[in-house]
Order: sequence, then structure tokens, then C-alpha cells
Amino acid sequence: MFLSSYVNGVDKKGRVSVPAAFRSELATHSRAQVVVYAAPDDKYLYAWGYDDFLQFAEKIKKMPAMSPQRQRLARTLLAAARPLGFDDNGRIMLPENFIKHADISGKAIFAGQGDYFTIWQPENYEAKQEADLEHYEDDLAALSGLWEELGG
Amino acid sequence: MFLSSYVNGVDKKGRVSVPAAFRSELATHSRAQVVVYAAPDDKYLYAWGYDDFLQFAEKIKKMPAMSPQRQRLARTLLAAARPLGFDDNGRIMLPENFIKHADISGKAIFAGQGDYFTIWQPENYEAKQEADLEHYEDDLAALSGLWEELGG
DNA sequence: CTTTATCCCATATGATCCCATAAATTACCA
DNA sequence: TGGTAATTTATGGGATCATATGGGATAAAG
Repeated sequence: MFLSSYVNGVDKKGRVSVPAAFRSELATHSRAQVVVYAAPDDKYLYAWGYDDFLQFAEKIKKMPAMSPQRQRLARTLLAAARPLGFDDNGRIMLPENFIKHADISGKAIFAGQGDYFTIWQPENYEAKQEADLEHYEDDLAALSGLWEELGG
Repeated sequence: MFLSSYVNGVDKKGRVSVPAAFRSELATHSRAQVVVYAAPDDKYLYAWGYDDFLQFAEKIKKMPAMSPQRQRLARTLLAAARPLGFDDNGRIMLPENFIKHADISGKAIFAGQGDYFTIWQPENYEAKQEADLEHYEDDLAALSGLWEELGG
């Protein structure tokens, strides 16, 4: 499970250390890779462990062969995703287009989201957090609703 | 599995490098060729690994011999398809009619779609991506719906 | 005999590997 | 417990390798 968040440096080669805690989580997968793709709706990146992303992909592959919906999902998720391997020091190399998409320069924040994590330009992340606060009460209420439904 | 997308140059001879990541996927097939055909519905090309395309073809071959439906599929897929080999540097040569069909000149984008990939003129692809965004929420919902149905 | 495709080599760019350092964390022991 | 050693983590730079791409020679086809 990906928990808590970490800020790491991005060097001029585009390399960045994935937090050790996340790395050991990723190591449990059949390939020690992280699959990254640009969030279609905002300036950040999604990052999944290999096996979890594969499950995602399998669902898409099970959709009707050439249906428009399947094709759209394949474009936004499969074609946009990149499996990134680690160098000996636990770094990945963020491709140019990802760095651009997320406005990253110098530093990046890795934010655990449970079964995946996201990568942001730190200032953008802080702004997003601030905005989240306004929904906090409502979101919490929704959560407790769910809680009761599930008999928790 | 074909993941992520890459832009490569098409030289005046019509040659273009197939991304190395795709090449190594194609190399797992019984012949190191890629089977390409023009998308019937839009300006791009489909590209399959040899064995997977064969399986596809088998399905068509199992249809009643002279049925109009089989004949149409045979024309759009089998007759239009072309197995392309690689030169020593991992390039294929796109035949003139494919280049025309996809409006390709100078550059081409290879978009992984899981069990196959597609080839586009980059600007056309970007336009398509943009259009995809309008369906993003719905498509994602459909995917998670599938998710629960399948117990994922 | 011209045109077109294939093969072969040469090169630049960019990715990957490897080592070296520094900071932070943990382990160990007086 | 305080302090020191050992380990893990993050980071930087350079060497090496892979990939993409261009041009020309050779072979095949019309």
C-alpha cells in the first residue's frame, strides 16, 4: 500500500529517486517497474505497480474488439502509459512529455493513494490540497455513508 | 503487450523505425514481422504481431465460405493486410498506399493498444486524443462498472 | 535498363550503467 | 544512554551502450 508523500529532486537528465518505501511495495510485483501515465484531466501523473496496471489493461482488452469506447480507453490509458524501470540506485527517468505535462522542474512530490500513487510539481500539489479542504466535510460524510452500507 | 506511444521519423524512402519496445514484443512471435492494414474507419493504420493476426484471420476463415460477410471481412482485413519485415536497424518500409491513407509525412506516432498498436500522423492523433477527453468520465465509469461486474 | 527495395555502414543523440559522495537512518556497543 | 559504526538512501557525473536515422552500395523487379 502506498502511504504518505515524499519530495525528491529531479536532475537535468530527468532522473528522480522513487521513495524507498514505494520501491519496496513495487518490488512485490512480477516486474519491478512502475507504470506511469499523464492524468488526462490535470497536471499530474499516475503511477501503478506493474501487476495492478496489467489488471487494468486486461479489463480494457476484454471490451468488444473495435468498439469506440475500447479504442478511446486504449488511447487514454494504454498508449499514454509508460512502464519505467529503475536504475541501480532506485531512480526512474521521467520522459520529457511527462515532465512537461506535470510542469515538473527540479523537484517532484510522490503522493501515496493506496493502490497507486501520483507525481506532482510540489506547488501544484499544495494548491490541490488547499482546494480539497473545502470538500472535506462532505467527503467525510460520504465516507461514513459508505461505511454503514458495508456494515463497518 | 504494446504500451505507451512513440514518435519516429519517416524518411524519404518511406522507412521508419519501429520503437524498440514494440520490436521486442514482435520478436516473441513465430515470425518477426508486423502485419499492417489501413483502418477502415479513419486515417490510421493497424499493426499486429504475426501470430495474433493469424488468429484473427482464423476466425474469418471459420465463417461460411462464400457468405457476403466473410467476403467483406476478407477484403477489408485479409486482402488489405501486409506483413512487413525489418531491416537490420529495426525499420519497416511503409508502402505508398498506407502512407497516403494515414496522411503521413515526416513523422509517425506509434500508439500501443495492448494486443496491437496503431500508426498515425501525429497531428491527427492529437486531435483524436482531444476528442477522447469528452468521453473520459463516461468511459472511466464504464470501466469501473465492468470492474465490479467482473469482481476486479 | 530504369526503378524500387534491401542491405550495410557511419554517426549523433539519448538512455543506461557504474562509481563516488553525502545525508539520513539504523544498528551496535561501551 | 550517548556516541560511534554500519547501512540505507538520495544525488551527481562520467563512461558505455542502444536506438534512431541518414546515405550509399547492392540486389531484385518491372
